[in-house]
Amino acid sequence: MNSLPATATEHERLIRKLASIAVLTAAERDALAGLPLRLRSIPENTDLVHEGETPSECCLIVEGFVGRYKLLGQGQRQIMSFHIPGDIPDLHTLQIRVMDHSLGALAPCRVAYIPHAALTDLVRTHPGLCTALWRDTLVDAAILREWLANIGRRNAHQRLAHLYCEIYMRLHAVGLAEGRRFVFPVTQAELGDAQGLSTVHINRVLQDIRRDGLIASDGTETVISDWLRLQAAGDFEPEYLHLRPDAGAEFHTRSAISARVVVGRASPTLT
Amino acid sequence: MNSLPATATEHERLIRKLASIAVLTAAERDALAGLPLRLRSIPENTDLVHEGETPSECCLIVEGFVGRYKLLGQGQRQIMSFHIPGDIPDLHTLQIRVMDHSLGALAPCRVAYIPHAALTDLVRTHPGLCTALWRDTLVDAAILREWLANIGRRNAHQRLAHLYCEIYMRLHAVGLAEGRRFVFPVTQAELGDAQGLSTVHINRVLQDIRRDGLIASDGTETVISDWLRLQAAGDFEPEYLHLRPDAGAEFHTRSAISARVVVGRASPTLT
DNA sequence: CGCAGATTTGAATGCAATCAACACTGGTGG
DNA sequence: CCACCAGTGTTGATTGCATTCAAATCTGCG
Repeated sequence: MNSLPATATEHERLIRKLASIAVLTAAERDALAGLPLRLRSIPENTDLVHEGETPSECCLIVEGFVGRYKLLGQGQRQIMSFHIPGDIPDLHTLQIRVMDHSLGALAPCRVAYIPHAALTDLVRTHPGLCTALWRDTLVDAAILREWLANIGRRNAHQRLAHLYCEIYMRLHAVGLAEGRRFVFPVTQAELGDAQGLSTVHINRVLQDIRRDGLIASDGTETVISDWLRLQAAGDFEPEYLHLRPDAGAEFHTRSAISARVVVGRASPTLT
Repeated sequence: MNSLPATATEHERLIRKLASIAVLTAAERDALAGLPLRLRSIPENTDLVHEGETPSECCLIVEGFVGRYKLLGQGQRQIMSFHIPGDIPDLHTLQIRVMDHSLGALAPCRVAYIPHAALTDLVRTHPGLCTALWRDTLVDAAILREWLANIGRRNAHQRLAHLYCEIYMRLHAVGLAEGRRFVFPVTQAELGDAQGLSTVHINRVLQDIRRDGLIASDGTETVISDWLRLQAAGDFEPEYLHLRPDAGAEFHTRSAISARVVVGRASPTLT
């Protein structure tokens, strides 16, 4: 149940994601599984949607990595969130038609487009899914708040450590991180635009963090070498992700939650 | 219609706010006007709700000023948003039970508590209000994104100019700013915690902005002396507030001309 | 008046940006 | 097959915006 490797279907990705933050009934899962999807492959560094548009579909990320960003007056870029498979980063267009930011593929992506009409039907016929989708946009906002605190009040080392904790936990919650390993295909320039730091400084701080033995990187994959120290370094407390206990309980270090049975065993070969 | 002075009732405040971002039918206004409210006065510097709680009511701000904040590990505070009369800053507790941040009164407030049960009834019987409330939380998130860009990529002068533009437009949209005057009862220390800057630096930058003739302050009220130059100084474009045209159309000056058609991506080095 | 909170000013320090090269990688085309 | 190129990562030197520390007003208020 915990491992849902790259073979998952598009609908499974979405269901898995929503199940990580809300309780879904069997009927609701079925309804989600019946959503009409239009699949597309998106090359790296191209926009899924951009600022000013009024899309009539939402993008479900099936594979890859997406960044939400704004371009500011002086040509600077601020990346405001990272999005992973299972996310619908423009779900808000159901209620706010015009995009006030852009969504770009940070890595080659497979995206499933869902017509707005299908989603509005869904929430009308399934109030529980209305709740779940609303909740999804609220978790998105909660993550945004944590990023704001991160950028506003933490130094570069803390920011990066915190970001790696978050990305790991989110990937883990949808079955995309096994054994504290995961792929995080984001360049240092993009990390800088996400953290409000320069590329050069990202590079130096990342070296520090690697040298301290908190994370390591073997080519395409990132490994968290010392989860507890990384959490401490990033002042990271995962409550803001609002994950359901069975998706994240093992990480709630502060609030004492009973140990859970680990289903997915440590597989020597990953992915 | 545009002026709704301090005499407005609690329900009118809420209706006025929602009408500034969504279309409300007569029936929906009536339903809102029938909401049960429990009124309370909150002294300055006390919390309405705080992190970790699971409230069973939402707070409608009727009068005063509220800040949403988190306390970080090293005793620092990050204020993540300001809230004004008409706002329901903890509306998200309808869907996410546990607060991941606190709400504090930055000025003496009058607050109307609305039971969750009344709100869930409301959205069940009035789908249009479900849409409006969902949309309200999404506008909240859009403002958060702009704050993130503000703190991440703008310098202190731009940040403060931008903030003053936003506060003015939001107050104006609910009838609380006449003639570019408004009360903004926030200390420089609080501004610093909101902008990720030190109190001392806020003080110096505010002096600059006043000296440049962008804003002025006569005791309790703030006046925007030069709206166009303040907008320019803050790189401010109001689309992200998602105000309905009759609430904010007069301000869409710059962006109406320079349509934001951004093709391609920001190259981090475009010298 | 006396006090606490808020604002203001000065001086020294520091974190991160900027500027400028250089190394490394994978992909492209001659 | 190799030269070339663009994107990415790395390093050094310098600059600057903002912080920190400290203390002096200013303000409202009991």
